[in-house]
Amino acid sequence: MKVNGFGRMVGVKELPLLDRTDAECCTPLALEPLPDADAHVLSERFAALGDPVRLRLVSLLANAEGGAVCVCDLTEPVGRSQGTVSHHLKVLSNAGLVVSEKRGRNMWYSIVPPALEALRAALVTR
Amino acid sequence: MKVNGFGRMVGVKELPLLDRTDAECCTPLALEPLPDADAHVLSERFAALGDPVRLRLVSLLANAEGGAVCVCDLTEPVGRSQGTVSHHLKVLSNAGLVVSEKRGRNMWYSIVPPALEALRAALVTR
DNA sequence: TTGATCCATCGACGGATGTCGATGCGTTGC
DNA sequence: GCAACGCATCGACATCCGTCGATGGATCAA
Repeated sequence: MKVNGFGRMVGVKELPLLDRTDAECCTPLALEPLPDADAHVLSERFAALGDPVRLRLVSLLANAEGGAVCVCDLTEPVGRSQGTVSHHLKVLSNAGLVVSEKRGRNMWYSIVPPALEALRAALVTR
Repeated sequence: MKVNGFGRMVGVKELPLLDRTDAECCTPLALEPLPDADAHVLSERFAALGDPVRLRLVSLLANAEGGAVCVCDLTEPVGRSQGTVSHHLKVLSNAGLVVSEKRGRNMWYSIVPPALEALRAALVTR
């Protein structure tokens, strides 16, 4: 098992779902018939990216200086209300694609590179 | 509000419509802030993969002998009615992820590897 | 303490989505 | 020609989803 340098899984094993965000999550679609369990995990993550607003949020986080952005700096770029942005961030978070950290009265969000890598791995074709 | 799946507004290089399904579709999410046009194209494709039944269909096609499968051989593996399977295949087709070909009275579906590669390229992290 | 800021959550609403059975059209085989 | 087959499409229905404005708790500044 290999984790690229950004993984935050050093010694953290209490969250089974978090382990599923790692690169070895699921077998590639084209390698063998997709097991039903994998189909649900993968589809939830792809669905999380299946909205233009959430894609822009991921892009903004991925391009952020320092790798993190607070919610207050995300509403204007995507042109949605604060409540809506918060909802989308929750969807991404539930899918394991982003994580959040509280700093003072702000919440800072950042992407989880291994989770995106896991999706890349699933899309490998023969 | 639905943007034609293959429309791109930027006009520096005039590319045939079919090129939109190729690997150069969109800039990686992590390379620069995602343009709005790309966000719609990409989100449509990710959304197409955001359903467990469609993911299984893609996997079945990707693993098929000869690279293609007729609809009649897809309904049983995914456990859905023929009408529902046809609907899902249409979603995948609209997203450019699969193509179909008529042989006799059957329709044979196969994946479009460059389309999956385009999604992989968009997910590259820095 | 008081007021302002940040953000998750709630309630509501309209539109999209997944599903089925039924229908209709083209193709095949008898 | 006629019946069987294969598939797209339709109508209907329940559920999900994206969006907003409002609310309230937590935190910070004055």
